Amino acid sequence: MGDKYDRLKICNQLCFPLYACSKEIVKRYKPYLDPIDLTYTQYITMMVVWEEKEITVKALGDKLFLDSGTLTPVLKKLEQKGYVKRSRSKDDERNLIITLTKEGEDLREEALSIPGKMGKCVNISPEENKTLYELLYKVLGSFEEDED
Amino acid sequence: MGDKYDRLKICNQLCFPLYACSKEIVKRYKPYLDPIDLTYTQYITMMVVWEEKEITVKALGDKLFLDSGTLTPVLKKLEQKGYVKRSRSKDDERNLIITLTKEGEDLREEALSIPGKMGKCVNISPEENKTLYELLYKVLGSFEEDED
DNA sequence: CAAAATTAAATTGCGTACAATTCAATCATA
DNA sequence: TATGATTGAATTGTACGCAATTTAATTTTG
Repeated sequence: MGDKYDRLKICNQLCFPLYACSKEIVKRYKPYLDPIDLTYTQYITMMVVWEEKEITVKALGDKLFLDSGTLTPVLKKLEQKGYVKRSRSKDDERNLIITLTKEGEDLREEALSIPGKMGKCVNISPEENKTLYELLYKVLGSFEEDED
Repeated sequence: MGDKYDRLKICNQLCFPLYACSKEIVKRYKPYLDPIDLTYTQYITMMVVWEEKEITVKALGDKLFLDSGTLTPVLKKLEQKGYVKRSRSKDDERNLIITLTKEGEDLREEALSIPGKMGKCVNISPEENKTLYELLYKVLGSFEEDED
């Protein structure tokens, strides 16, 4: 009953629900991120800075799967808002070190309620959540393997 | 061993691997889409047009989870390349009808090999693929429910 | 040690995404 | 049936996201 074009149907793609789901979830962060004046990209960047306190743009990019073309303007914006400091490494002037400021530290408290609120917004069971999480990391992992 | 900030860790988010995975897969389409001069957004748009032959921008947006702000320039580009025609509906002048052209039809043949090539690039088993697919649509479905 | 290669950020240019607004067409209803 | 509400696209403005290039610092090697 299927013709040769079936595999080109949108409903037969894995990438499409991934793409759509990602966008829809990011969109749903907005109401929770607006009050603390962060975009989604700025939020995940702050998440890493909150954990590391100090990190290079390179390391940040590796963790977030983002390059300097994306990160440079994001980090300049975060510096402008006072949440991070940008300074060259003394060891190697090529490296830009991102440091968490006091204001950035304070913002962490305000962000603390966001994961819980978002969790409620994704209507799947804890087991399904875990399965989804693991499969996504499996795919991501398989990508990192075949990078020369 | 965990502190109150654990839930703000990037590794404890479901959204992050979703966001990263989506971007990485889209990036991996590029080598296959470049030869037929389509971007990923143009490709998924063409997928729907190939299936429907004729569809309004509204319906296209509902299927792709994209609004007119994104679709208008994409469709103008596809028209410019000769793959679709844009014309107002006679029934209701508010509706813009997207129609597949002969060139667009021909492009379908060239795109036929892409899903197979991409499939090989995602290193998970068919069962895992199915599970992932279903979970993603479950999340997407739960989003559509709570839209007023 | 000097030239060549590599590396990390920044820059440039293009194409999304999406919120918010505008505009024109159609619909609902008083 | 006039008019207020709704609808579908387009427009505007902001923020990514990434390929490709540039620049400066460091490392490799001849």
